[in-house]
Amino acid sequence: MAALSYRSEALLKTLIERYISDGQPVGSRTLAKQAGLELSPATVRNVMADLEELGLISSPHTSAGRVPTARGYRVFVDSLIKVRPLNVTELRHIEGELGASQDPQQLVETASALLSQVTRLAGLVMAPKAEQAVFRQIEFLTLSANRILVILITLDGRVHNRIIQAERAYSAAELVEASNYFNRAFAGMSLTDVKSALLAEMQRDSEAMQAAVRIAMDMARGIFAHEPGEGAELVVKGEANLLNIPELGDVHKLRKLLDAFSTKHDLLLLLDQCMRVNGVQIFIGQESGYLALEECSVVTAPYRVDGQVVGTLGVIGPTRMAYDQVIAIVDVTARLLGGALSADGRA
Amino acid sequence: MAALSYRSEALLKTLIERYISDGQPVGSRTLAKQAGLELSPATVRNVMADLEELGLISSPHTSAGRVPTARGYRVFVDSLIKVRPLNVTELRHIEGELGASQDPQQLVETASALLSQVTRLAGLVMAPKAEQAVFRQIEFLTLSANRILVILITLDGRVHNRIIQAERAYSAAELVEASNYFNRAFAGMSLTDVKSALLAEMQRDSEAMQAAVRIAMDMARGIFAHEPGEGAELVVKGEANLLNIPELGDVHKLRKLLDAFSTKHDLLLLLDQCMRVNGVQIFIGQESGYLALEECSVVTAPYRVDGQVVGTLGVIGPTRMAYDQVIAIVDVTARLLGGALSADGRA
DNA sequence: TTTAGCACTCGACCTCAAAGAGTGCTAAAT
DNA sequence: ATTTAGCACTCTTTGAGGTCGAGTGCTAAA
Repeated sequence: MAALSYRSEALLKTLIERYISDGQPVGSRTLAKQAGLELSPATVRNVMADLEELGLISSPHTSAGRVPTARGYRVFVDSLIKVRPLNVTELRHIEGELGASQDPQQLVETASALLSQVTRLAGLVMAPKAEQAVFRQIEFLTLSANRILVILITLDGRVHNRIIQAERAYSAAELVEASNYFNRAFAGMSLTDVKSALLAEMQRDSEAMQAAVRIAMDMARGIFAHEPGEGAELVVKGEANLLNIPELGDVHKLRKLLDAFSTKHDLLLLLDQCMRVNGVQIFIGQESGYLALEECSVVTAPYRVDGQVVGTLGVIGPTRMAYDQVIAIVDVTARLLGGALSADGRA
Repeated sequence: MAALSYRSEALLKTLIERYISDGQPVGSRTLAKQAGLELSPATVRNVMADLEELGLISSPHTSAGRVPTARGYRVFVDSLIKVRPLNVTELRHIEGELGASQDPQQLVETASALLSQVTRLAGLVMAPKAEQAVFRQIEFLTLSANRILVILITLDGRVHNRIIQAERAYSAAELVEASNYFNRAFAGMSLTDVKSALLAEMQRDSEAMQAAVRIAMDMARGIFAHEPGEGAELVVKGEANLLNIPELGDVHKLRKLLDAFSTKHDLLLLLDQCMRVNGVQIFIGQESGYLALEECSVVTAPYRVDGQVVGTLGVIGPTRMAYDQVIAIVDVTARLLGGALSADGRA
């Protein structure tokens, strides 16, 4: 796209800012006054016509002003926006809340609640992926003849548990032996590595295997029989904030959105993509590729524990949102959550 | 209240049924036809006037028909309604879903999802109260110097974990000893009993206590430092269903309702009350005593594990709901969830 | 006690006109 | 070559006025 003249940019910027702040289509008269350039409405109208031709703004009908299009917002966030750093009170607030707990599960919840609270949008946090967590300890407990409760503890202090249906009944002694084997062989490995180590083990001649190992293999089948993506967990908070936004007044769209929240599948996919990208990322309108998010924007950032990206968080709201603030909030929250999780497990 | 004549009852019943099924105020003409009594609209009008005087129905404005009031619904569900048993397909469906898992946490989620799915309202399940669960085993794990991960497993196969801040650092050996003490002393007791046993223990001369016991006491302080009511966990599903109901078209009310869902506090209180009552219970409109539930009704039923009431479940929806079906669904789901949870932990 | 008849009320819906906002185009001004 | 004033035009919003239909309450007759 050809570079915009300084004037076009300035006008586009003010138009979008104005529209974000009061939600009304912006007319040439208003814009001329607001922009601070000494221009007449007529001149502004010419520029607006150009911007419309470029697909950056559009007009709901003849006698309304102009509103930004998705492409307009794109240009805005890419090159026009000036991110506004959080004020100290807010920062303190977030720090305080995230410092209050040390339970990683709790922290993830808190972070999501914070995001929704501070931005007044819906908060999303994808919990650290289980596969990346480091194996620490495993326990097997017999619930009934063939049903065994497996408790897997990872280094970050998270506890994962599931019930598996065993092929045959195991004695308590057998289970102790099996868990000993696990704990000895895999401590300190990431779960992904544990998985592949187990797989490799199974390839070998099973005749030669010790009983304990064989039982462990049996268990493993049950434990790691996750569907892909199921290892991730999504925490959504503040859905109710989306009720306020008039763009979604259309009940049908809102419904689709809330359904997406309860399914979580699509959102997880989206957040998962963001893990591979560095820093804050923004999806405007259809850019996310999911229909349910049509009128929405998603602002995300990955968060790191000990330098390693382990998850993503963000917010979701109407395309018309205060990007300058939201970007800062998401960014800061990602850092602080990462920090809080890193502090865990150490002194 | 004076007993209603047969005719009044019949007309009230038909009026409410009609209103529930199509949501429009019901006029005398329609009602006369529908009721099956050979009455003229004029007669029906007289009866309606009486019912209005009794506060059972009311008219939105002069030239609309009548709609039931909360009191009207009350009479309806108390003495007029004929509960309609589920059809076989639905029953099979619920049985199937609740039979598929054995994980109690999972079962609670499923039950809530089922309730919302089948009734097309919002489903609520209050998970079995932790205090009533039976102690089975406890494990202590050092996360860092003073931070200890406590994993508490109850007989029903649920895993509760929390991180506590210890007063001083404990060695691994000390922790093993402490957990041994716990497991030996408390296996098979309900958590409430464990709590009071611990309290009693603390009363005694602490000089005489063994080191292990003293440490265990220390732990206990952290573990059982729940606020009352926090032991309970509420699972809400299908909030999105509430978007469809025109009575809540008023965005403001809907907002309050969704906020109540995320706070969960009031709802827990309400469900908690229901544990003490036998069978299905219905709160219509303001009867629940919570403002946020103004235009809503809540239908609940406690569920039992081994004859013991351990939790409550139900649905929440507009006062205008198909009570005859909803009651049956809630009732059945409570039984089946109880059954599924009871089957757990045994052969 | 029930019913037919009737006047009356009130919301839903339509149309019409006026007002207001904002545009695009043209022609003059810089 | 830009910029601007002027103006005709378009389209939404608002409110007034009017009709229609649904449903009521009352009265008087059955």
